[in-house]
Amino acid sequence: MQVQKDDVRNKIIASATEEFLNAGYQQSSMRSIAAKAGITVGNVYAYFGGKAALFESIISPVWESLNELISIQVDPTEPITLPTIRQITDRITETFLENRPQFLILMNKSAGSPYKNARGELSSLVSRRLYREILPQHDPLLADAMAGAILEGIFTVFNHCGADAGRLRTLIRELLGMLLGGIPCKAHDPA
Amino acid sequence: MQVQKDDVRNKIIASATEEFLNAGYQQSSMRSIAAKAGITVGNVYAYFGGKAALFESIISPVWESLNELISIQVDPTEPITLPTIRQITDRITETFLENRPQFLILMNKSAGSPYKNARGELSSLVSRRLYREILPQHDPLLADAMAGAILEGIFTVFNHCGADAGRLRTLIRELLGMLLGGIPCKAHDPA
Amino acid sequence: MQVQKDDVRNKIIASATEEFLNAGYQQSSMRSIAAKAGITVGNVYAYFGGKAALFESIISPVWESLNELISIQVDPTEPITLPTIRQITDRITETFLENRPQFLILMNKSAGSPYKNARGELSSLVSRRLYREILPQHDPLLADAMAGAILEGIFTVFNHCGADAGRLRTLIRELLGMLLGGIPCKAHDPA
Amino acid sequence: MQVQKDDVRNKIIASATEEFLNAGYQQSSMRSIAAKAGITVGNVYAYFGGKAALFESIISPVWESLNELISIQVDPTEPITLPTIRQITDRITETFLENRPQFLILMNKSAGSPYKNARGELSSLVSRRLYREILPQHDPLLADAMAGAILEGIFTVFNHCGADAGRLRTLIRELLGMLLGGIPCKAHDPA
DNA sequence: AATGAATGAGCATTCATTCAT
DNA sequence: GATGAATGAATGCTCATTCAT
Repeated sequence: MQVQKDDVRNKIIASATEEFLNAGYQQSSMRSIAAKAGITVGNVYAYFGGKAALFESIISPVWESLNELISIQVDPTEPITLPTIRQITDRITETFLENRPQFLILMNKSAGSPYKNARGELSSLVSRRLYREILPQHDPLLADAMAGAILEGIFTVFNHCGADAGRLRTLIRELLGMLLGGIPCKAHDPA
Repeated sequence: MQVQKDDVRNKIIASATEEFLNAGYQQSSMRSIAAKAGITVGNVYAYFGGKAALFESIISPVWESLNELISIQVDPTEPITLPTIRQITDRITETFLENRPQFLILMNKSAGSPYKNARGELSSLVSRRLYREILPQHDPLLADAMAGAILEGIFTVFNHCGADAGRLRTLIRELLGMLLGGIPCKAHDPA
Repeated sequence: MQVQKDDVRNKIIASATEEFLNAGYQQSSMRSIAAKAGITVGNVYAYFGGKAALFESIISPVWESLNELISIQVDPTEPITLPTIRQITDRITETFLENRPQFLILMNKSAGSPYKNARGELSSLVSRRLYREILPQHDPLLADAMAGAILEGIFTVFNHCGADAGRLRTLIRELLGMLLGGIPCKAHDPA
Repeated sequence: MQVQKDDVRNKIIASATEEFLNAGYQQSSMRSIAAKAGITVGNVYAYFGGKAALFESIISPVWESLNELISIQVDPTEPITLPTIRQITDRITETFLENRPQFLILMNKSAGSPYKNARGELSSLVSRRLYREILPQHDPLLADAMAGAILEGIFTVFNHCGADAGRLRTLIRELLGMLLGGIPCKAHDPA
């Protein structure tokens, strides 16, 4: 006993992150997280209050970071000099680069968890921005669809791009150029 | 007998479809599927081998239909007169219109089932096509990202657009115009 | 399988009643109830929704019966021709004779269950009656103490008196004669 | 060292007494006892062998005191000049006044502990005394019932009467006057 | 063909207790 | 003497699946 406390904590976090990323929140079991970490179930509960709390410990930094983005309220009377889509996606990209697996779990594997709506909220944000800045004359559902498309495109790069942050940023830039290039709108600067 | 049997079979299928669409594969329970169908659990197993087989029975027609799309191997020496992206998305749209709930289940609610990779495979198909026809000079991962974006955009429309097929087709057309509009490629016809 | 459903149900009820009576609600385990009944845990849940529901199934008849007693509201302006203490204890006695183990569980072994206050409520009823009819000039706490004493005395007889209902009724009568005999009150008829 | 040790010991005792009184033996947890005492779980085990031993440390003084009462064997040939019921209840009252929480724990919160039968044994003592002195011509079970009633009445006063020892003694006296007043026996002095 | 009782392995969680430090 | 990390068995409960009828 009496292994370094941080060591065990880190082993649990690592094991749980792996499990959540592979299987998703719902399908991950505390038993197998504990086993993979090389400790007993009870001990996981000594470090984290439970499955939800363990998930939150892993996910909350990313969530906080994204929440700042989501909670920025746009003043509807202001001109559209506020963060553009590209600024939002840049911020998302940086958040991902700082917490890769956590970000992917939050966006793709949080079904059944208290964070299950995270992706939807982020998508709503992008959709509202798109609608105000780019597509006001269109069906709002089109903005939703564009927002979903943009996020999915980005997340696909996130999922499959390796450790090379430069390549990743380039890909995201190219991707957005394509995705937003077809939007007939003066507000968009393809440069 | 045969008539009776089909009746029961259809009731199970209807009940399970509803359940899978609402709760997803993993969270659906055989008990409540049977209850909703008005028959007993054991009898569901008499008609379908189990949860996975029941899911397959519901999903396979859509899956087969999409598989035709997927299994078409593009001869690399042929000119690019093969189905273009727009043809693929049209086909996807028609498949959806013919089998709405099944399609949505397959694409959005199959986590944990044997079909969990269906969406990924469809995305791969679109990606390969995009790569050959439109983006050969780019990073293949960019094609993956574009494919993911296109599918997510389409599925968002599928998910939220009501019964009006005309509006749906219009939205999909507009969406693709935007998504593909930024692609610097002679193959794309933005009209 | 396919034993008589009622047979199994009865075996569970018998096993649970024995367990609750021996160990109390809190200390009884669904596992051991199932084992004692000769079936598996899961099957107990097929018959009863859970531990609390199983307990309720056993206890509710007695509880309903006592509740009628408890819920009778005394009109404060009426003369005290309403059920006297002796009428209440008679009713309690009859309820016990109809459901012996259930009654004892409800009164002595319900700690931790949804019925944990049953004895207290019954005691309150007796106390209020005592206060109105017999002891209005005394400290209300004295009425509480008398009520507790009377009930405990009765329950002691219930606990240790065998199957002879005649002896039991005689004992209760004698007991009440003693317990209420010292009360200096015209309302009491020791005959 | 010794001073320090007693300090810690006392803190544990105080914390555990509070916990046992609030939650009962079974529902009290070593973790929260240790936490409330401001020390670690392991250290509780250094001072007390375990939950049962800790409970015993708290309860044994009261228990010893009551045991003296219980262990006095009545010589059947002696005349009944031995402690009368009233003497016993006086002794019980004094024991309670000297160790209020411990007494209440022993009598009302010891379910599941090694002392779970304490109340029953005390009740037996009172019953035997009652039988010899007052009720020899009756059913012994009647003496048991009277003993239970007397104790419950007293304990109800103990539980709900505040810090005023005078009021408490008065209430107990009045209560016993009532409870024993109906006993047709020369040994009883209703004054 | 149909029933639904029964199984048994699984789940998240709790907690008295131990023991290396 | 003191720590608190670690254990492991227990708890209530769920559910896909089986099979005697």
